[in-house]
Amino acid sequence: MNRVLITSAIPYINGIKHLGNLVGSQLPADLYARYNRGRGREVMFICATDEHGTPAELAAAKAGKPVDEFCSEMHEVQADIANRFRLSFDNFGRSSSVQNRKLTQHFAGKLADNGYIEEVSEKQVYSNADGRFLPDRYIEGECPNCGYDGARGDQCENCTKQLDPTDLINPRSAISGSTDLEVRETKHLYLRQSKLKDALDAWIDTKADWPVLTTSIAKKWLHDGDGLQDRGITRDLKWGVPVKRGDADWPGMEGKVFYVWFDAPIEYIAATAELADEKGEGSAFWERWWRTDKGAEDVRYVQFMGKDNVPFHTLSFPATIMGSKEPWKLVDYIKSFNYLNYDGGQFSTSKGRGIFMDQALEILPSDYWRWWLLSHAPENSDSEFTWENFQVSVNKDLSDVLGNFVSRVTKFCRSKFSEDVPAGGEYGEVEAALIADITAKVRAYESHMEAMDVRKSAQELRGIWVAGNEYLQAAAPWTVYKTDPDQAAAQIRLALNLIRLYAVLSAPFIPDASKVMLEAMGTTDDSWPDDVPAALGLLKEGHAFTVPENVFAKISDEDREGWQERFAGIRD
RNA sequence: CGCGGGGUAGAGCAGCGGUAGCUCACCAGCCUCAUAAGCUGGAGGUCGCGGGUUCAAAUCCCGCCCCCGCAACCA
Repeated sequence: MNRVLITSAIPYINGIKHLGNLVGSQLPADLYARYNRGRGREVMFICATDEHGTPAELAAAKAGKPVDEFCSEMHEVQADIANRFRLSFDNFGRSSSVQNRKLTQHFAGKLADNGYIEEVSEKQVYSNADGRFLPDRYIEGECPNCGYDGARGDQCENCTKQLDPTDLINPRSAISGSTDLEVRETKHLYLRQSKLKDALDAWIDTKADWPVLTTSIAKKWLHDGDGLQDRGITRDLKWGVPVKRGDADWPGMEGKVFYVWFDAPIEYIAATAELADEKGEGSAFWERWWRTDKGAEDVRYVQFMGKDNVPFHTLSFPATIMGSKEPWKLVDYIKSFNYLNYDGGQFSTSKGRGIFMDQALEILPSDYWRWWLLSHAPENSDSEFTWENFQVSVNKDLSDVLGNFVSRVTKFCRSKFSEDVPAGGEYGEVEAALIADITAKVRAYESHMEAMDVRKSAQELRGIWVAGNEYLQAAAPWTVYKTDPDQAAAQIRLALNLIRLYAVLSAPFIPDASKVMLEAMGTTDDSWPDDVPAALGLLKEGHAFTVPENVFAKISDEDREGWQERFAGIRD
């Protein structure tokens, strides 16, 4: 496994994402990408903005901009924030790209050729005032069940009864409020997933190592009720990939576009192709990641996503690939996450509740957020963000355990010796014990990272930091120095090497701090410690270093209280 | 009987057949190099409730209660 393809669920374009979105896909994907690069593997890490669909059109209209312009701007905003969170995408693409348009049309054509597309006539609500068909959720009216007036066409929020838009009493457009609605006949393409049910089922059965969350959601959709249902993959919209059968027009489908959920996962492939084009490379550049007949058979493909995305990645997208009967790369492992809650409730994009990525970076550097979010990733159940927990965890782990270690070692050396790695003395039993301990812990850390056990990895890494403090306590160079300065020099030499080791191991979690630590140690050698004893002898006597200013400043009670108040309400 | 996830020390979590663990908070001690940081030890749990299987159950089975999410064209 020397080549790893990593994709993060692609964030929707209509706004800045909150920390719950971040921790469920992009951030753990970045952790894994950085780790694999650190191990010397070839990595392709792909993300993009998901730009099509009704919500994008409405958000653009609200902003008073043409939808393509709106998406371009929002893409730049999201790309900038991702960059500032140090999300190390090889490409952050756009689902509205030419490459995606072509691939999406190509897949649809192949699916049709192979008998996996069906044309279905159906009735949908059309709003004359809005000049468009309305998705169920954009129709409001009085609930026939409980009388609640704000019921939506898909479900009544008040009594939770599932509805059909035609059930509503006095229906109106949620967009304009117009009651000038009519039911119109319209023709759409359906992906015949039901024909692939057995193949999908058998495929999922081979994935015994996947998280329960992933397989249980997939199984539920496969077996619940009438089993896997066919799915409409076209819409009566303007903004999207025009429906075509490969390069050819699709009679009867004029003016329609593919449904976002059809083209969004294909963007994973397209974004890699976008990168090839940007680099002026040919198709071989991206096909070796995506075509098993063109070099991708030895690629390990891992996807990261929140639980709400699982059905599309375990069923719809694989159905698209299988149905094409072409040798596209299927996912090897799906890492899914539960939800992160905010202070007793859900983060909510639509309600503006919680902390959004841009706001987070306004108040603290990305490493603080990365550490907390990853070390509390909602892997086994939903988890919760509270300001108290955030303050305590970050202060303890980053400032006290790691930052202070760097500080005490470098400052001691500067005051007793100099800002060079001191010469003299030899490693003894205590040092041998430490090296053995660190070696075991590094191996454990690696195996947790390989397994994508995010919280366990964070715990193990913290344990490695703690081991340094334990060593200092046991060795007590400040005491040894009084009687045997050479021995103290050897101890500090080891401790300085620990700082470099910590920088390398910690980089996937806290890349900026790692960089600061490496720079302070005056080295650019960030090679992975396959040989821990050797790695701990890398900085030799006389090697110059500097004392970094507080690697992690603490979060004060005043800060925390201020933020708590600032983020208690709803974003404007 | 809709489906799934979860209910383990004050808080947040791990363990998932063999004498109940981790982090934080709390108490005591040690160190004094360091970001009032570090290290060691301690107190604290009838592992949601009730049955059952077993030499042995937090861990397997049955029933019940509670919390969260999902319930397919909203991404």
